[in-house]
Amino acid sequence: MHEFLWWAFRSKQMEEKSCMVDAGKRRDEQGVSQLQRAGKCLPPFLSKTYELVDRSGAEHVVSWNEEGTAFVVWLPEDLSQFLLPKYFKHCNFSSFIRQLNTYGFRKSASDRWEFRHEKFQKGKAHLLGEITRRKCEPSIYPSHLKAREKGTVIEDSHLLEENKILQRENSELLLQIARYKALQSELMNSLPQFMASNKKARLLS
Amino acid sequence: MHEFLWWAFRSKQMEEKSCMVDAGKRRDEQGVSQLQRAGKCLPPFLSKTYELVDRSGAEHVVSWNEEGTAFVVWLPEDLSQFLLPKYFKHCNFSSFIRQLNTYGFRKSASDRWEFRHEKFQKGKAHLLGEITRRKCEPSIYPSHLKAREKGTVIEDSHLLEENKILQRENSELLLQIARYKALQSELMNSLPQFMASNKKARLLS
DNA sequence: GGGAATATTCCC
DNA sequence: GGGAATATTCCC
Repeated sequence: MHEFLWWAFRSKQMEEKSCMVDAGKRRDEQGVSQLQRAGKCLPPFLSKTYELVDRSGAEHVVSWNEEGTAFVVWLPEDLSQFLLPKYFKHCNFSSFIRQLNTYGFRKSASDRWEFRHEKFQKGKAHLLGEITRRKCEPSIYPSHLKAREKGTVIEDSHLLEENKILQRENSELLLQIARYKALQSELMNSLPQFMASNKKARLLS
Repeated sequence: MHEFLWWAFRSKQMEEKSCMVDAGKRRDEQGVSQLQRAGKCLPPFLSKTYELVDRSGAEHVVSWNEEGTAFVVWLPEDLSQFLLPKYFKHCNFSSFIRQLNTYGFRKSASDRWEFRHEKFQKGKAHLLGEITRRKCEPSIYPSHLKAREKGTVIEDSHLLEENKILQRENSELLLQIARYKALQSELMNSLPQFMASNKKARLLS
């Protein structure tokens, strides 16, 4: 469905140079890209979402809340259909929410689509850089390992697979430890040096 | 740029119901989706790429090679601009190639854009299901595990034992890391304090 | 809400 | 070619 939309547009776009295209281009350049350029390497999702909320030109669809501490999607349908595709490669409200969650936004009201993130506030675009995307942390106990504990029989291949995963995790952990050790010894080495130079300074004074 | 295209189209699409749209929809339904429906849960990339090669209707842009054992992109520019966006959410030749590589396709000629995969051949769409997407394999494959796989049969109990050991090792390593982290932050916290007291000592002396 | 697979981009 | 980050989809 969405592929079709994208395709249909492209077909159309290629056989006619409409003025809409230029209008669109201008909008894009002074809109989304502006923040992007200013904000070093802000993830596109953040700059685009800020744009979307701050100047979609459709406050009846999405806007800041009264305090400017969160934003509210008043008309999810319209957001999906008209606004999302302006900024993203889809028109699904659920995909938008998935991204919000990935970046740590929370639904902050039960009776409306209000989303909040400490670093996402009206007039404070400079805070956006402090929003971090959640990584998929290496889980210590993968879900499929848990299953085994319930007592069912697992074949060799499964165990072998688990073994591999554990080995990988092990290597990764060892690497982390090595890094910590290096950092540690660096610190410990520089400390006496630092103290010595300090002592010297005192003696000289 | 691409976001803009997508957006511009959507804006346009919403204010006019062109017959192109319906044509596009029909094409999409009998094209891409057909294979998809037939082939259980074939990754979209494979069904779409097969479609693209097999019936893009632009053989001067992309087609099977003579034997039907590979496909050739004759006009990368045109593929990117006109065909890719029909099937995917982008118009980048490089993104297309990235996906081909992910699925194990190889460039099979040095003088033209010919790509090949054993299970991707003219008239053999039923083989597509055997193409697997490459996962990010662990680069370090423990040698002792390798040896055992090819060699003698090992019982569950062995693997289970090893698993337990690895799990224990893992926990131990995690604990070590936690200790390092604590020590680290302790050091980092006490450093400025230490400096301050040193300065004070100097002032008093 | 979020895990995980797939897709797209960016970069070496 | 492919690693890795981000985006989109699918599913629990």
